[in-house]
Amino acid sequence: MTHSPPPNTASSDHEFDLERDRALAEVQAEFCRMMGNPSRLLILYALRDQERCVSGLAELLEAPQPSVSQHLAAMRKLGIVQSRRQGQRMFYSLTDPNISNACDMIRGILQRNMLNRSNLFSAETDG
Amino acid sequence: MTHSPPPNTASSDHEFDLERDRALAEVQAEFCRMMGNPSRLLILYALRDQERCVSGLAELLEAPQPSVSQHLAAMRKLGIVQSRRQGQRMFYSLTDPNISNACDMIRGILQRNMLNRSNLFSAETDG
DNA sequence: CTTGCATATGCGAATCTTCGAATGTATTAA
DNA sequence: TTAATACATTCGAAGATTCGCATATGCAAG
Repeated sequence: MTHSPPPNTASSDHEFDLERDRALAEVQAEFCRMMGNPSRLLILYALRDQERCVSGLAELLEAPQPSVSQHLAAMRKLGIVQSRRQGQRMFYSLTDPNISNACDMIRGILQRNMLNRSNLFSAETDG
Repeated sequence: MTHSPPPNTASSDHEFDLERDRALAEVQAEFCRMMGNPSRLLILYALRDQERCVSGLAELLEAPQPSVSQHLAAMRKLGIVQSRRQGQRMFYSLTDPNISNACDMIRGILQRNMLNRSNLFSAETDG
């Protein structure tokens, strides 16, 4: 506990370090962009606790099948979902339940904040 | 466990309900799009445990001031950050620490998954 | 008033995203 | 083989985003 801290390049774990953070920010931005689409979020919600086939998702989201398929392909490319073929059907599921949890967490925050204000958060320091 | 399930409109809290989920997905997508930019994520990281002024952020991110200011304005508009003037300087801070936590959570997941694979997650069901 | 510093805003071009329509591919059944 | 079903892919146009640059505004000190 009393061992000396890293000498000069302070990168404890919670300090800002441009070099280190840039790469990760890039990846996270890519993930966020992927989730920055309502349809893809709905897919995420829909797959939260069960796998579903493409046509099932299309029906659930009331969206055209090619559209759903496109979104799934994009999410699959990033490894957010995985697929499994059963006969003619492709069943998709989430790769990592933690993702779902993290997104639920954000969702919860936004939901709570939405009740209070017209905007996302408590916005605006002042007028 | 044997009480009857909700009659027709099943909206427990973890079930998919298009009507209910669409609005929230819209808001969450907007938030994700906002965070779908590396510079803005870096700003988020930088503000995690301290407020900073615009020029301070610009220097930290090695980015031009107008760019940082633009990003901050956008984030402010969504209520992700708030500002406080002190003399000539504008100090920005996070509105809601929960946001930071949630983003850290995602960041952690991605970081862990990045170590294992070339892509974000364990991707690809099969070849 | 002016000067200087800190921040904000407007604009435009390059780039990326989205979404529908059409088409292609894989699987099953006959 | 053909036909039907389920899914994937391609393409293009409309729209959104990004980023630099120039400039405007706001504040402090003369």
